[in-house]
Amino acid sequence: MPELPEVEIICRGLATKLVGEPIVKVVIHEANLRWRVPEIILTALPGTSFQSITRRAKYLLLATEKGTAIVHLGLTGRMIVTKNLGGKPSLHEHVTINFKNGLQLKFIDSRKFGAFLWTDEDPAQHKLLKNLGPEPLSDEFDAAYLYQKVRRHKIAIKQFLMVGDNVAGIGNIYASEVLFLARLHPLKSASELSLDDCKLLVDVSRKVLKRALAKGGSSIRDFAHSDGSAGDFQNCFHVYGRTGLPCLICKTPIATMRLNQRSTFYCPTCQK
DNA sequence: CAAGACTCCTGTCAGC
DNA sequence: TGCTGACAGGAGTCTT
Repeated sequence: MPELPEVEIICRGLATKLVGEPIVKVVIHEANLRWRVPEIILTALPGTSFQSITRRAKYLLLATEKGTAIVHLGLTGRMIVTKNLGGKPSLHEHVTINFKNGLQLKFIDSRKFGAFLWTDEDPAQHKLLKNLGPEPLSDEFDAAYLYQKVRRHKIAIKQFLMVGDNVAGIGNIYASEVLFLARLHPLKSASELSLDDCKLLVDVSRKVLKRALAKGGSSIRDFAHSDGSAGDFQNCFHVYGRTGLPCLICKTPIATMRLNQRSTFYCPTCQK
């Protein structure tokens, strides 16, 4: 399931292939997603092109001079660029954007947790985006920021990391990974973190996300690059999905628990 | 206001 | 072999 590194990789792939390419036709095959796909894209997009394709948290922003498509991949969403060979749309293909050069962009989402929205205003002011916390790879996300933020929250640090208002783009997988590397127990109350803990969390978050980016993201279940290929970071997990396997540091079997309906992986010895 | 529960959905897999 | 049910999970929204 795509988290920040995966969305960033898709974003870069799309930007390389599609920015500046004239759009000729848009088809909505199945408007039912988390919210209905707005019909305005049928008329707003043709005749324009994407001026930029960027990312904010796990949202993709495809900007034209008329407005911006805001796309969230949810759990199973894919953005695939292929040659237009005609024929029937793929299974669970929701939106197809056809370009003058013969390429197509397909938004495919089997579980329909994703979203394909439109705004003709500043996307940063969109209600889904305006309250998001800093990007974890930006300078804004530092120990001082994190420390003043955690002090106000008593929830478990893992849950805290997964709330986009606190820090953008960290999901279930990377939350477990980051906490393992920071040696912090997932149930530890956010408000109990010291400034040093925060500094460490910032450092390891950056490190994990950068390594995942370098490895092409994590392909488990549904993630694929914009050309359909897979990432490699799933082979580098320290704890995620490793229940019962020995901790890479101390050999204690990795434990699992449910936290806020999410599977959570940790080393009972290393993480305090 | 904070925090927890609930909700959307379908593919996959374990168990019988 | 085929059915059933549990599980996967981002994040908005509703409830406490």
